[in-house]
Amino acid sequence: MKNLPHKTIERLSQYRRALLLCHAKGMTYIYSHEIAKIQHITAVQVRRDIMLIGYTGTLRKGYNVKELIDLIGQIIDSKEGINVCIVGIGNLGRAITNYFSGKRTKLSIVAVFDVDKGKVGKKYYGIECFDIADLTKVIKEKKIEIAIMTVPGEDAPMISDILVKAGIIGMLNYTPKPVNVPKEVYLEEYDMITSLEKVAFFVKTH
Amino acid sequence: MKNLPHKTIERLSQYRRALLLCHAKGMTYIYSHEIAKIQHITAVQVRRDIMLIGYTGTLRKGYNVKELIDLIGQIIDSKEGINVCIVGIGNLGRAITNYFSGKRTKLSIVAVFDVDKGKVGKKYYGIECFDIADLTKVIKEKKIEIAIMTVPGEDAPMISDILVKAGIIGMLNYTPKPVNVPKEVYLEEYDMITSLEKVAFFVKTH
DNA sequence: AGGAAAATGTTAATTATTTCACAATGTTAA
DNA sequence: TTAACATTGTGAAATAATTAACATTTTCCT
Ligand SMILES: NC(=O)c1ccc[n+]([C@@H]2O[C@H](COP(=O)([O-])OP(=O)(O)OC[C@H]3O[C@@H](n4cnc5c(N)ncnc54)[C@H](O)[C@@H]3O)[C@@H](O)[C@H]2O)c1
Ligand SMILES: NC(=O)c1ccc[n+]([C@@H]2O[C@H](COP(=O)([O-])OP(=O)(O)OC[C@H]3O[C@@H](n4cnc5c(N)ncnc54)[C@H](O)[C@@H]3O)[C@@H](O)[C@H]2O)c1
Repeated sequence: MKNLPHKTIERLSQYRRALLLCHAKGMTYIYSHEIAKIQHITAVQVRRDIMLIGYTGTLRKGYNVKELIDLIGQIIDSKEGINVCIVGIGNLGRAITNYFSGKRTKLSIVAVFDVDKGKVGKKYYGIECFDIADLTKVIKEKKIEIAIMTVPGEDAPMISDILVKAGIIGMLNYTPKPVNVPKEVYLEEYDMITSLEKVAFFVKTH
Repeated sequence: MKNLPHKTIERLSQYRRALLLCHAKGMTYIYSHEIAKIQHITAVQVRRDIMLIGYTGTLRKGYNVKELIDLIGQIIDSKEGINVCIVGIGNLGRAITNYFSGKRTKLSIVAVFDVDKGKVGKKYYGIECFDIADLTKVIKEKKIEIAIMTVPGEDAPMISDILVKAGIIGMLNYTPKPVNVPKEVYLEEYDMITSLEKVAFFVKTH
């Protein structure tokens, strides 16, 4: 069970998001091809992923929405919950903080950091903004394990080093500057320009 | 050449971003292992990608930075340039607009749209904000081919349909609501929660 | 001049991921 | 009751992506 494919993990997260919406709408069962339609993938892929996590649907009725949501939670959430921080509360940092606020109970943003004295002490979507100078202290106090970097690119490597020293074990880097972390730290980087250039490329080639 | 792997296209975009920084710093040559280090991948992977686009480096000197930048441009940029719009100029829309402004010459954001009358008519990072009611008209007038959606999730399907009808051929959906487009339209969706949950999962399993 | 070192380019092997194909089985309707 | 149908679950095949292995070439050192 530990060696679920990376792609499967990503899709499980997406399935859950879709399932939560279905659940809110009062659906109790869902077919693999319905999930597939929402995610723009094939029904076989959905069934394979669900098979991999050991869940079994009902023939001709499909999957129980609530049960599947809970099982995905057992697989991808950590039991105790994980504390997350945002570093750099500009446009992007605020978009993310707002997007997360009150969403996942197992992943909570518990602090945001900024260098701007005008922002320090204020609250953003209910989360207190701390001085970047107190990064290490606050990370330790609040037991923060994952950091999301949304500072200007030129500051990213320096901040990344501080985060690693402070004991972060996972990092999501949204700055355009790739950073280096020791191999114990799980790093994910994402760049919208890459996505857009990919769209542009495949648009060209039909 | 047309059938470059999807992953290679993504990496080429990233290589170019890194190479542009190197070029700005005055580097004229770069080794595959140096590019690899920046992107956290292997040198073989870099050489393979470069081989696929038909470029050849110099033994013991590596790749000519400028030439490689230009060649990647020839591969992934469209010759004429592509016009892009942002729909929904909230925190995320502004972050993206700012990030793109003045970056790529071949992909230009030429309009942003919003429903908020207080925003319509204003300029954001030099780009005029139009009324969402004029979406179709402006898309046609400005020959916009790609749209980036950053509206609230519940409006995404409706806006997506309008965009498709208006003639968009590529779409980047950042709302949490998956949308359906005809197969002629190239769609890319991205969700930060998925990325964060992936980080959280792999952090757990070392 | 000759050998060691360091780099590229590429075929082949390996690994990861997706898809095919179909058995099994519950459901519906005649 | 039975046949047609729709759906899940999964082994096997196919496809996609990465990595290993190494021949080749240039540079540098002695
Ligand atoms: N990955 C992507 O797709 C993507 C998209 C948009 C923006 N970005 C990047 O994300 C980052 C943030 O973008 P934005 O639009 O929010 O920019 P912004 O300027 O609005 O916000 C940056 C924030 O970081 C703060 N800051 C600056 N230096 C700091 C430091 N040393 N420590 C802590 N805080 C500091 C600033 O005070 C500001 O609040 C930029 O690097 C931008 O290039 C990435
Ligand atoms: N994919 C991700 O990772 C990610 C991350 C953060 C936010 N989001 C999503 O991105 C979207 C925007 O986030 P945000 O923080 O910028 O929100 P926001 O509320 O700051 O901005 C939304 C903007 O859209 C405008 N708008 C509303 N309805 C509209 C309509 N019908 N037509 C045109 N414009 C309209 C609003 O006036 C506002 O300016 C939300 O759906 C949010 O959930 C996604």
